[in-house]
Amino acid sequence: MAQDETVWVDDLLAGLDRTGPVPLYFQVSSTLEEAIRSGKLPAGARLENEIALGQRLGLSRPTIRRAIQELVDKGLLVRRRGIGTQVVQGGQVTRQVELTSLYEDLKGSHHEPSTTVLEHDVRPADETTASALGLPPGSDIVYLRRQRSTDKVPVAVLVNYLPMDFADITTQQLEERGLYQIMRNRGVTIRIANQKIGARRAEDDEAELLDLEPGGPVLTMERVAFDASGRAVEFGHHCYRPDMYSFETTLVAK
Amino acid sequence: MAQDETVWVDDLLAGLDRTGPVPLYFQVSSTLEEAIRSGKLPAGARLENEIALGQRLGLSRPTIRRAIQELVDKGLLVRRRGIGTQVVQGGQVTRQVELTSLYEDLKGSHHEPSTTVLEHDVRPADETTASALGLPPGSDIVYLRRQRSTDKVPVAVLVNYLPMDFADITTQQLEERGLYQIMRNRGVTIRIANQKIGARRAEDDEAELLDLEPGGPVLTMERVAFDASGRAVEFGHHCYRPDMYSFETTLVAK
DNA sequence: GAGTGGTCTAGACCACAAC
DNA sequence: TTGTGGTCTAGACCACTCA
Repeated sequence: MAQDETVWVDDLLAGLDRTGPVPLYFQVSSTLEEAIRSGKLPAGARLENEIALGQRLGLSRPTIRRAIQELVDKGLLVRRRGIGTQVVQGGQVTRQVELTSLYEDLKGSHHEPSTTVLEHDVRPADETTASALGLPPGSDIVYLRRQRSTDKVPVAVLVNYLPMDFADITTQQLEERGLYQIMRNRGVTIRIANQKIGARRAEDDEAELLDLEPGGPVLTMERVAFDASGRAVEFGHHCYRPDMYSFETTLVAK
Repeated sequence: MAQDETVWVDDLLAGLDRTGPVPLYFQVSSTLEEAIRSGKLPAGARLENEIALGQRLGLSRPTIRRAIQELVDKGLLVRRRGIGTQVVQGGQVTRQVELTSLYEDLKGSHHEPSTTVLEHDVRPADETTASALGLPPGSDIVYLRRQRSTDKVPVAVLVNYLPMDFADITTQQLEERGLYQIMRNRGVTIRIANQKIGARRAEDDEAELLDLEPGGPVLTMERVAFDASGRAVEFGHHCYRPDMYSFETTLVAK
């Protein structure tokens, strides 16, 4: 077991790049993460202590600590004072709920997502929407209603409200990419999002769009997203076919 | 605006306690958090830069950085290189989904939670449960089914499976406290949990217990929780009345 | 007592944004 | 050019766990 650790630590040492733009702590943490997910570092394996690890890699202790902390936050490692650092037990290596769109989620899981734009226009915001986006009531906003499918099976009905900066997004763009990717290409990066997940009965048109029995259950998500400057750039409320989609999270106590 | 900052920064300086067990970065971050949530630091307000803040408080830059980072992770502050640190815009100061039980959630929101234990026995684990808890198939486990209400309105039906360490928990204890609190009192602290949130139709007995129409929608959560050593200490699948409960999260891009 | 992680310091250089 | 946060170093002392 100690053997395994030594092996990949040497790999890691060989792979460190001090000239490139990638932070050292990130190089260490991502190599470690790969080793854990691949099983090279099995569940329960103990890491060397932080000082020794640092010396072996030619890094300072704070840098090593930061790398380890990243993985603790992801729920892959557990640290205990006086004991050491261990790989978490069990098969509980789920990926975090990322700040990505459904489109990227589906694409990442080897499915072929497709989008049908149902509605796409400019209209005055109602009170809820204006408040969520931090705009004066009645301001114009971009309204968007899409049906998202994977492998030709409908998964979700997505309703979004966007500030007028995005009025020139075309319907074609929306059918080819995820909303967040379109935004990123325009220099807008989502930084913070508040989500609320719930359930309710499907409306009649939703049931039809999702190929569900009328009044059947749907999973719902409401989200307000903010860019780096803290400006609200998206408000949406979506509903999902519960047999096709669910939300997975890893929580780590602080 | 610069006035406000100066004022509370001085308060903070006065309040720092270097003798006690509370880390300095935590004292700083929690004071800052209080100032933001109370509105003393309004949305959009810019903080002093990290060096100046450190000098004024008599702290090193890494300590200040750590304090600020805590609030960035909570979605209360936004940092931009070359620009500075600002309080996030809008009213989006939701609290994180904490690693707490429903009981504590409800109690924290000024309601009076109550619990009815419906079933409580020891039985062999089925395959799914044994695998989730990392036990050999057929091992004995503690089975638990509870109805949770708030202000006498039913909110959830909770089904839990626990390792045999917890076989001596009494039904009375379960009706008086949350499960996590009982575990904590026995020296077991939840450190990591994997959750999956979804929706489905209510079963007939669930509909009755939750006072719902038969076949109506319920919000579901499945969770496996691990203690500090990485051992699985709880597996559960719960269902919630969607008009009484939902899950709120703040996501922060890394 | 020996070993571990938890905290803290006092510097340094860099990349990026704004003027 | 100036100011900001992002990264990194090389130490230090402490609290906790275990033998």
